[in-house]
Amino acid sequence: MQTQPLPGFRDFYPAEFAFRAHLFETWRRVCRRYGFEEFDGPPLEPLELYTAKSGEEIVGQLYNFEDKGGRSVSLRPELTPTVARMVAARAGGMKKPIRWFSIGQMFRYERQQRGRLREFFQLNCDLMGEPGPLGDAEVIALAIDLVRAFGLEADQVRVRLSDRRVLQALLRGAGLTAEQLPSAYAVIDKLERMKPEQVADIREDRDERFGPGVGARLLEVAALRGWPDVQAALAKVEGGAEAGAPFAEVLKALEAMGLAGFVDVDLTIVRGLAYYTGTVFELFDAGRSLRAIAGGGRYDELLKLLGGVDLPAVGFAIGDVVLGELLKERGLVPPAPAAIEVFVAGVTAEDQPHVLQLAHLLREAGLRVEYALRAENLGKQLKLADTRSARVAVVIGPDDRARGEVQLKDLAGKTQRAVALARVADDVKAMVADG
RNA sequence: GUGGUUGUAGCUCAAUCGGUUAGAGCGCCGGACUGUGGCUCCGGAGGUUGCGGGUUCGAUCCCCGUCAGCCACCCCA
Repeated sequence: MQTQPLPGFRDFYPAEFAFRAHLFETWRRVCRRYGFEEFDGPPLEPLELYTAKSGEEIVGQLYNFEDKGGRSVSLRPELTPTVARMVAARAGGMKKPIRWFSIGQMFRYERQQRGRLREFFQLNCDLMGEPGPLGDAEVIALAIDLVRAFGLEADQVRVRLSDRRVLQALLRGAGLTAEQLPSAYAVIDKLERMKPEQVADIREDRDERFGPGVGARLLEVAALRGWPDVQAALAKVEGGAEAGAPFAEVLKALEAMGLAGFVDVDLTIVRGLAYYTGTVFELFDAGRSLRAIAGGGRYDELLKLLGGVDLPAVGFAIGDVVLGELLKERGLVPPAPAAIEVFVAGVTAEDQPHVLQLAHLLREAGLRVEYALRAENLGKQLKLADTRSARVAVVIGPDDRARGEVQLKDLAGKTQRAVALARVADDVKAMVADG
């Protein structure tokens, strides 16, 4: 029997679980500040829910199998199809815009690497039913505040922001046909990882996918950085101003929220080739040594494709793996909370029933309590209390009992005082609340 | 799926040119310590050196395979 989990899967021992809980609790808190409601769907879905959106090739990356009823099913690799399915089923009855978030475990059958496992948790946020740019800005702001809540600021994390409508207008202006656009997106997406020779091939017309001079102009578009340069380029192409209008509104809104300092306008953010129709963004650590922390954008056609309901939508996902690595790297992991607040210790074996009674009384009062499960000398019991990071120790011995009292120890302050038995719960609560 | 690289105790690491019983720190368990914790001291448990094969008188060390981790590619919803 091996003690290791399957490749790409993780065990969460208490320390790791505490960190995971910290991520989830922070995510929930911030999402609720934006009025987003939590939901969840099944971890197992019909296989076709994914092949319909991504094609048969996706099956190679899925944990799919046939269930005992002969159905082709898959563990979920992402949440968007489930969202689309659920929203489509009840879209008519829901007030728009719909603000939903979910935290769930996803599964992808891929070779694991740093920041990429076969099992991971993802926060998925979607705003549905709003086509305007303030919806985009709302979602981008949420993504930024989600990482800010962990202590990451603009010097440590960057949003790279693009817009498919802007990119398309500029590429058409550069002489690309509608048919060449997918190839162009693929090139732009890969540009950073390409070898210099490959880039030269495109610049010097050795790439047969593009016409004479087109490759070089494509690279010029990809090299644009910052809104002023993008805006200037848009002014020179037909329909450019109209194509750039929503993007300008998004930037203006983020500026008004005071979050513009996080944003880099960068048209090389393409995000796959899939279903994005407008704004596209990714969050990265400022040093760019890790994979993307989060990614998303506007996908106005997807809900119609998957669920048959015509709703514009904008959303993103953020995973626990890359964000977790960044937080560890930056020393932003909070200490795990203590398991108990109070330790009850008895001096002699005769005190044991009183320890049990007192411990239960304190538990009834809502306190987190532990005591020694067998008779041990007091020093040893206090050592355990200390290891457990208890705030308070309650010591009860024959002399105390004779007086109807117990000793209350402040374990951090090294102070101790006698307290009447009847007052123990209240006094301990007060000490714990002082924190 | 392809290529490269690394695997020694729960964790971090050591072990001479291939040499005889694989060590240390931390952690864990017990004791010093039967009315007071963090310190200290003493003792103990814990290893198929990832696994399998080969070379050798002898392998943690060299070779092959395999599994796992890491890195790059593919992919990245």
